[in-house]
Amino acid sequence: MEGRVYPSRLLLLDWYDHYARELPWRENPEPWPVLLSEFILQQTKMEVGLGYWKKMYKRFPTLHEMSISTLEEVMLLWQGCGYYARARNLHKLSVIISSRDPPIIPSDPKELEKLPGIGPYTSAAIASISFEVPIAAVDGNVKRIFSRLNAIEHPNSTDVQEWANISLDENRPGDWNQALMELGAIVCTPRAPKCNSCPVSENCKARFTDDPAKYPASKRRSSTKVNGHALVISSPEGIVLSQRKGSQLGGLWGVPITEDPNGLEALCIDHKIHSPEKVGEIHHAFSHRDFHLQVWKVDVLKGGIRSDSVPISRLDQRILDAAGCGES
DNA sequence: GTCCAGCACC
DNA sequence: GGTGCTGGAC
Repeated sequence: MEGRVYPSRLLLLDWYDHYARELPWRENPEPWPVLLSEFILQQTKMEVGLGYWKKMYKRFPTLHEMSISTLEEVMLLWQGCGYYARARNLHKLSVIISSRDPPIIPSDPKELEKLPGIGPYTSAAIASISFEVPIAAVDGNVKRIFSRLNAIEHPNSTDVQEWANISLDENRPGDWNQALMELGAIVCTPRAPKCNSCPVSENCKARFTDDPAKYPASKRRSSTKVNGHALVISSPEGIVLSQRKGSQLGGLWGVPITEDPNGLEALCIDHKIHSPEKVGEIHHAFSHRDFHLQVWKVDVLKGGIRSDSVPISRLDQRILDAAGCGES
């Protein structure tokens, strides 16, 4: 990595000591609260994730507490946070660890990586933050910072990993990893980097280009449009919900949906109702699918369940809101 | 309204 | 290499 630009350890750690956000698991980085935070923050920004961390940690102050809880309860606390495989893996992990003797979270990155939901990034993050293991944790922030410091639009992951390994401060590996990520989260942000308040902008190559934000080049994902219908069947007892199967929103509960624009009639026949009233439209984008759903509602005399008794996704929450049934 | 970021797993 | 979900930035 001859000729590459590295962030100054002195400057970045000093900045981190001064400006890092105060987070509950940072005061005393015990393995369980740190692991919990890493699972939540895998695909969720801090402002949102912190709320989830607080209620999860309150309910599950130890890994053991989660292991003796049900997946259903974990899902209920996780609802709305997205990427529900994380919750399933977290619960599974807690059961695996508590069955061990001794029932403790391993400090060895290789051992951590064998656990469900823990990949190279999360393994390195937990090992360095909780156990001071000198290993570089490479996430999207680190990749972006590397890309900008060196003005490389398409960094390959091998180079980023090597750069992170070399730059790692082995005396404070946990703080170093967090300092890089913190910088990426609050200064070297994806859209509008705040170069003027960046502690390591002195020798940043992107800073002196027309548009620092163009590093790294973003990749687009194509998405397919899906036009369909959602059916809210409401009775005094509750809403008709069923547990979704398959990978998409699997395990969560939701209202009947068809992805066929002409499928409303079949949906009604399936559920033995007729003459639903159109109450709204929902636009909801998943990673590669753009849902446009007409929301229909019909009142029946009995059946259904209370929507606050089972975990549901944002999509279904918004469908229920559109139908005026969303006060859960 | 539209774009975009994000890590593990298949 | 494609897929999972959401909220916030624009």
